[in-house]
Amino acid sequence: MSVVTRFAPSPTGFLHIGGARTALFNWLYARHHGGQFVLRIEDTDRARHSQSAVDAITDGLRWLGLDWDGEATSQFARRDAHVAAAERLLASGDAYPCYCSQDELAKMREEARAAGRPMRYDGRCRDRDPSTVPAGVPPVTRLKAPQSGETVIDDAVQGRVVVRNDQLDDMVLLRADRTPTYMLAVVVDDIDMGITHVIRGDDHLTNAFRQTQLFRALGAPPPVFAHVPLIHGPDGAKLSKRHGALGVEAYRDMGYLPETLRNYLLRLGWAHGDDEIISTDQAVAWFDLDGVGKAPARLDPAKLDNLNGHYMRAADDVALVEAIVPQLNSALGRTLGLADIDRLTRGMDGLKQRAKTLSELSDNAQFYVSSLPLTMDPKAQSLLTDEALSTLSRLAARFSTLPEWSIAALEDAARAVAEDLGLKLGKVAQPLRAALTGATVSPGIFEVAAVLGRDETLGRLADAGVAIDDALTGTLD
RNA sequence: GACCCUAUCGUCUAGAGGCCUAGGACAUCACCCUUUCACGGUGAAGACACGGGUUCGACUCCCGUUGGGGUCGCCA
Repeated sequence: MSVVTRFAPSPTGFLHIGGARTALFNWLYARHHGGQFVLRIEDTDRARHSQSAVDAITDGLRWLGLDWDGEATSQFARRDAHVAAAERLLASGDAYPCYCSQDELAKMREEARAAGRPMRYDGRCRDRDPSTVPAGVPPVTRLKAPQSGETVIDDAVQGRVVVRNDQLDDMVLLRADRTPTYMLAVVVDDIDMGITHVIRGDDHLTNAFRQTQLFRALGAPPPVFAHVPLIHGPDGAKLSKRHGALGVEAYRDMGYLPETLRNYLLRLGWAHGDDEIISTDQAVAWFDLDGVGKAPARLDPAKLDNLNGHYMRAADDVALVEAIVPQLNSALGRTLGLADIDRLTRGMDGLKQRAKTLSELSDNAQFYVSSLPLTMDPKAQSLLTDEALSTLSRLAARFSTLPEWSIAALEDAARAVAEDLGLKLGKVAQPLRAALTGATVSPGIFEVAAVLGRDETLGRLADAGVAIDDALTGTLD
């Protein structure tokens, strides 16, 4: 039997990080088995439904690179099938109308709690005497669930989980207004869509028991369930907006790469021996359900950063430049030109070694395309003493006559100046860095100068207050 | 409250009864590399929650305690 998995988010907000992991696991499982991965929007609650939320979810999935098979299904659009299923159960006597009011139900729960019993509907309308049916009250439809025995789930992650049927109550299938509930819709859709494996958050484990009963009542074998533990925040508490319950687009905006998220989310609760860096191809080849851990995992921003650094270093230079251009444009208030792009591209290798996120990369890259005068970091400014400026003046003289403008030649020139003056190389290199970048930290400074080119390098030195011999600068090539 | 799940370094995890002197990764610290910062390299510190069993032998199996989580809607 071919595997069919599904991701079934309710469109209430964005694709949060936990949902993204659930989607990833479903996607990986389907791809691993050469099966189908479908997307179903659980929008039975029309009041909460919004198209922008649906878009946020599909955009998030696309950005993550999780492609689904076929068109996304709207659960709301399938309501007729849900109602028909409920009616079949009504007709066969597997479901019944319930006239209990909300007040009655609340009272029932209160009493059950007080008595130390599970807070569940007691089934009082099951065999209600028709003469006691209140007039004018539209009933809900409830499943006539088994009252004795037990329901068993052989969960692919949690193992065999058993619950006594007297702990479960008769769930509502159709609301008083005849609209289907989530429970009904999910089961009917999973049957009709041929879902073989339901991989979802741990919070649905107890739902799985009642859904199993519904599958049976509907005469369909339940799918394989796999309930994966929820993700917690760094403090061990439930994920909140404060730390990680952000949409994946927030991670994108913070400058994380989709491959980073895929790798990180995969390793959160799943392992393949000692492997840490796992490509998506490897993940598809290796992924399995019994490798999924059973305990909730905490999000670790430091590890995410580290992984992102790895994927940035491995990323293509041109792609990275493209990724940071919009940020740079808005930071600079102008549109970068071809010369800027060229400079960034040549400087990217040194730049990408030093950043954890695209945002950081953009910040660090800015000096390459800044116009003069450079914004000086106070620490950089303090490096440009009179003595340093005169050192740089000697260096500039050598730079202007350098027959070859290469990293090695530039470094040789700096070393020669340092030697002439009896200085350590750092005494030459650091002021040079300050003058060229406006900062005390940057990629290798000779690499920077090489990328900048002779004119720009000398221009920046002059702008920083370095005396340049006019006769020499006049002979620049 | 009832029911269910869960428990290895700070964090993510490896570990399927002897391979464990409990391994890796991130983070931390030290040293090396070095013009800065990173990267990289070497090394250090750091965990089987607790208590009972089972067994010749438990991180691994069972029970309990404690801690963490989840669910108990005419929400999804």
